[in-house]
Amino acid sequence: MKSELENQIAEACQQLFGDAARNIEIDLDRPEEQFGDYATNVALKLAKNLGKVPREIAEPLAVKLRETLSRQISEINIAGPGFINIKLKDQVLWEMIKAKPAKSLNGKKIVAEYSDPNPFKVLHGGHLYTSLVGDALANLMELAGGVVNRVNFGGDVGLHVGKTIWSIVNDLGGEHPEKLTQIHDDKKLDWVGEHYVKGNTAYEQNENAKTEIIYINQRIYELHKTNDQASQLAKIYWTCRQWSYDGFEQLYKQLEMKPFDKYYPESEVADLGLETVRQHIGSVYEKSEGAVIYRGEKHGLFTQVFISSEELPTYAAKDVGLIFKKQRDYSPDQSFIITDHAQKDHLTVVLQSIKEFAPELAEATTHLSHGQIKMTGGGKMSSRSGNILKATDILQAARSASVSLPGRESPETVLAAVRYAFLKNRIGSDIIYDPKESVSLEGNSGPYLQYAHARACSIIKKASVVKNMAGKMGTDRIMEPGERTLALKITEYVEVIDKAVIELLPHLICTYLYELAQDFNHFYESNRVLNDPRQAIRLQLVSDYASTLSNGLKLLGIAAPQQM
RNA sequence: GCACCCGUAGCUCAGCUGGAUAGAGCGUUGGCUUGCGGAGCCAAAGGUCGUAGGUUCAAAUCCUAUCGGGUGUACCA
Repeated sequence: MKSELENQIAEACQQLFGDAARNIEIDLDRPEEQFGDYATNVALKLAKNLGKVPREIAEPLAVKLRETLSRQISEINIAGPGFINIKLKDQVLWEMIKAKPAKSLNGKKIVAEYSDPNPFKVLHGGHLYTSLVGDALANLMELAGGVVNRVNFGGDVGLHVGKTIWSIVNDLGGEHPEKLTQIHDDKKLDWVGEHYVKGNTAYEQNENAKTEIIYINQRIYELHKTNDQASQLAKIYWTCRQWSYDGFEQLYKQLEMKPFDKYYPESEVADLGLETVRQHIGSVYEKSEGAVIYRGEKHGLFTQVFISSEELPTYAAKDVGLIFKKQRDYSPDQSFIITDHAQKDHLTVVLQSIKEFAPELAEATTHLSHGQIKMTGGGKMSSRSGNILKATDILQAARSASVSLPGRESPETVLAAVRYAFLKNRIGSDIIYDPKESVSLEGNSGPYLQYAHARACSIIKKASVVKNMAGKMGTDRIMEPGERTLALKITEYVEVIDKAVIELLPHLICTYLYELAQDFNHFYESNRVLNDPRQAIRLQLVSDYASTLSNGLKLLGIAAPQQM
């Protein structure tokens, strides 16, 4: 409906003002309720081209629109400096409520890579954020008709693994995999994570340790090459690796994320990356000080090492391998990599280098970056120093906060609190995580939305129990002001979703759903539904509202229970 | 040093393809008569939109400079 109106307005402008209005874009937006349902500022925009006062343009335009849009529109006014405010007929609102979001990505093959935790390291708050944002973005693209493959990338080889394994071997008093059985199930992940921190400290402070770690790192690459499952070191490696992957799976399950279609361990893309980079030494990459590098300076970036002087691929070469591997596996129309903002420059360099020999692939790959999770009171998170906020800590904080409210500790509510807290901010800036506040169940929160849904469902349920309560709506279905406000807000849903898809901004949905729930709560206070003469219309609205809210929440990965 | 991101109420954030009195939540203060779930609703107080210029009929929004914070910047990911 919105774009239909926009087109009609554009046409009217051209008819009235000719070429001056040819390239003008019509933006209908949702003004404050006092002004109307939609508003446009075309008259203000055209004023300059036409050398007229905005109102001189708005007036004939309004007259024209009253004719051409007589079916849809009940009122058109000019207000303020020259805004044209439009009020729709109630029947049109009822039609709009039934509209579905656009299939703007219909049939497009899309790969979404996100979460990307590293085995042998802790899965921290940043990974949790990436996971939830990625899940929501993938849902959005799927809703718009995209064929989305969700993939997950992680470093199961590389120096960080060397550090962890080195420390583990030290702790076990040598390469004694049999001693791993002493580690309790609940402790495994933390134990491995702690060894990364210890290994890293040793690497930085102790030359001997550093040498040993570099050697272990090489042995681990070797172990992949020879498919060694049997040596003592291999047993330690594969066991701990599996612990990590099991831990990831368990967490994703808890988060109720849609399952990943594929995991790409670095070990599976390292060779492809190495090979690809080597093929373009001389033309794209170059040798320098024993390493293979790409000079990003020519594009205002920086030099990045792709292959180290130990002949091992760095994460840059692995990313090259990954990008090509995803291409081979899925040949997507569009490939998204969703990570922390800290990866931005690195990926820009990687993509810039690929652009030189595979421009289409580089063009089809988009990096979406988000901010970081920080604790209140500052303090930087670093998995190297061990000063980190683990994903499980956040979930645990959410759980304990909600347990303090009797009878409200359901997993659905806790998850809603966390997911919503992470998604409601615009992607891009950092999130300040306050365990207490972010998990609070009041105000602009996931549980507030769930509650606002459950209340509506409760009304619907009561109405369905008593058969004769349905009543009739009457054919005109004219709404009272309180009803109309809610109806109008419901019609905004498809517009918000469409915008969120185009701009890839899930928080727009959060903002909208919160406003929608507020409008419903407001409606609820002053409009009796059951046993009211207007029951039929109101019940219809409540039901449309509930399904709209539920659909929106599900997109965000938040359950919409009928009762809480 | 260079590059990128951020700076809106006490706190956490919307608003940023320029437009009508800058909006929420938390917190504070004061209300909500037996009614569909009070995890709710209403109201009040609280803002030189970091600062200074510029473009414009119109700037939180665009441009420039500047200050403050963050991230990245050759062999970690």
